[in-house]
Amino acid sequence: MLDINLLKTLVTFEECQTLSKTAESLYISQPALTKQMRKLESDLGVNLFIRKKNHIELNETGKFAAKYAKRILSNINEFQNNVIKYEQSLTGFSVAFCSEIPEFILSPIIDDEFPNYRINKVMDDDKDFYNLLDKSVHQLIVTHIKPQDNNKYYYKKCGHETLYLSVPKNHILSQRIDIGLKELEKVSVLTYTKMGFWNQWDNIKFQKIHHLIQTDHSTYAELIQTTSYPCFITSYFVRRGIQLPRRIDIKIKDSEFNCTYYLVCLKSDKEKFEKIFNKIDENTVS
Amino acid sequence: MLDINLLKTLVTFEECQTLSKTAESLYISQPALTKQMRKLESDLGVNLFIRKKNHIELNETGKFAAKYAKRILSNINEFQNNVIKYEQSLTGFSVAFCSEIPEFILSPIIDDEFPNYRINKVMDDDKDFYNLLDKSVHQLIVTHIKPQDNNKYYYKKCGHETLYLSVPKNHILSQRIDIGLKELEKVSVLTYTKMGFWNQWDNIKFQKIHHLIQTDHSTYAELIQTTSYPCFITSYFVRRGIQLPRRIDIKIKDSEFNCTYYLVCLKSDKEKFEKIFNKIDENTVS
DNA sequence: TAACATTACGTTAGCCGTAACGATA
DNA sequence: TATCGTTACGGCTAACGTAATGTTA
Repeated sequence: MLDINLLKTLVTFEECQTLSKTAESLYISQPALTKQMRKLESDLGVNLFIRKKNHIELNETGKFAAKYAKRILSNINEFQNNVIKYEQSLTGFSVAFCSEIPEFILSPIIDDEFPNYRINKVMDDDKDFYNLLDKSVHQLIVTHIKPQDNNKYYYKKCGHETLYLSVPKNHILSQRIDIGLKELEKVSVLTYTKMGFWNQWDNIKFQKIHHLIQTDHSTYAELIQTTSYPCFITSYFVRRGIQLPRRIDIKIKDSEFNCTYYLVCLKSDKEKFEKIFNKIDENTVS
Repeated sequence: MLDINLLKTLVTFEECQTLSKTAESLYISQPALTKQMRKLESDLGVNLFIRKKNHIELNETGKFAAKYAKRILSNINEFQNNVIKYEQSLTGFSVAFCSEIPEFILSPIIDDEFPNYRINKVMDDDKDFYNLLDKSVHQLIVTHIKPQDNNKYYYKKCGHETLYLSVPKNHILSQRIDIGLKELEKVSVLTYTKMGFWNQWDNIKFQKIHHLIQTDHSTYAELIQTTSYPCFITSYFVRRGIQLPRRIDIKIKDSEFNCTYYLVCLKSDKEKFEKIFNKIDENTVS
């Protein structure tokens, strides 16, 4: 059976052009290389080189074989990686959430169904979630972006959520029932960074707000208590009557902040995750 | 670098189910196998087997790897075959002709353009020519069937030819200028076997002729001289005024026997054969 | 006890490196 | 004469086979 090392050597030779440079690059001696290349030729039953007394170069067949060998090597590399990936997929998987509440609600459901699995959880903006799903970085995503390709993905609605603005009772906006984001232009708002997709930095209306950015959660919480700056809160808390002390919640009218959540996996993983899909419905996260 | 032999062993084990049968199949000892499989696992960094005291079987990852390995092995096999094919394609190629006259006329043109090549020439019915072109059995074909897929093939008209029936001057049909094949039902005709596609055995009108089949050319030629059976001849001879002695040529009207020839190669070989295509036109064979 | 996998150990084939040689620019 | 490829040869690693051991149906 053909020795893959010889293919590797052939590919390296194509890059290095001379045996001595190839030998240096592969950390072996020139005589070893001479013999490797002769062996490859005899194994394949084909001449690959044009040999002169102190010069050697690939002939047409050699060039063809070198390019082809490169593909073969990358196939073998893929094989190794995919076997490892497959093995890991049997004992664990990765889930990405687009915001806090879906993570808070769905996380224990997933844990319950896969008690012996290593489950990696990530909370992030969901712009790239489908890409990351395709690349097997995550096997399960919770996103507010509806899947486009029904042949590729399996999904189910798993809830909805609306953004509210929380203002002190004596704030100028406190009489309002709802508000458009446009009206918040230049208004100072305490904005916590770890809000997943809610932080829509590419939304111009959102950009025009004067964000007082908070990266530390305890600082953020304290500022909400001690200042009268508005902050964001979602329907999850409103629906449960959980209000920040001395504050009123005003619904944000813009549709971008009134979203439906989808639990999505690749169709090929449908059976694997079916028990999770069976446990949820469109009101699970709400 | 991963040893391909170990993949071969893995695939064989999947087929044989036990190490002892695998060992027998591969002509090596069981202990060697045990070690090979352990090495494969350590090379990949993954467990592939469920081991009990006197039993071993593939786990999920092992099954996945075995199927994947099969593909890798066939890739490597293809690699070897294709390198050899490529090498051969550099020093020679194979041409198939659908009948005698195209071979007679085009053959020297091809020889002239590729003086240092091994050129294999075949004359045959052209039913399968496109298939044989796809499979690289031939690199160039001359056929009367126009190529369908213009993205795949490169071609040029290279001539046309019509079939005639040659009858003695005193024959009952000798006053006719042309004739339909239907009228030859049950007529006895001397038919030489090596006429390429002209022998249309799947054509019912052709089948109904009473063929006096001739496999040997000199016998065929003698019978034409000494008997008054009609025989077939083509426009090539008629056009040149070459007549069989004491015979008259009658044109066959059916369109199946009035054909255009095409010289065809794969589009990927276009450059290689371009000089031949430049030497011919639609009247070269006629 | 027959069939199977594994462990232990001595043997050997094959590949590598060092050294020496030959050709070229 | 410096660089490059090839040949010759001795040493070592890695994989094999034989023999022995342990387990199960």
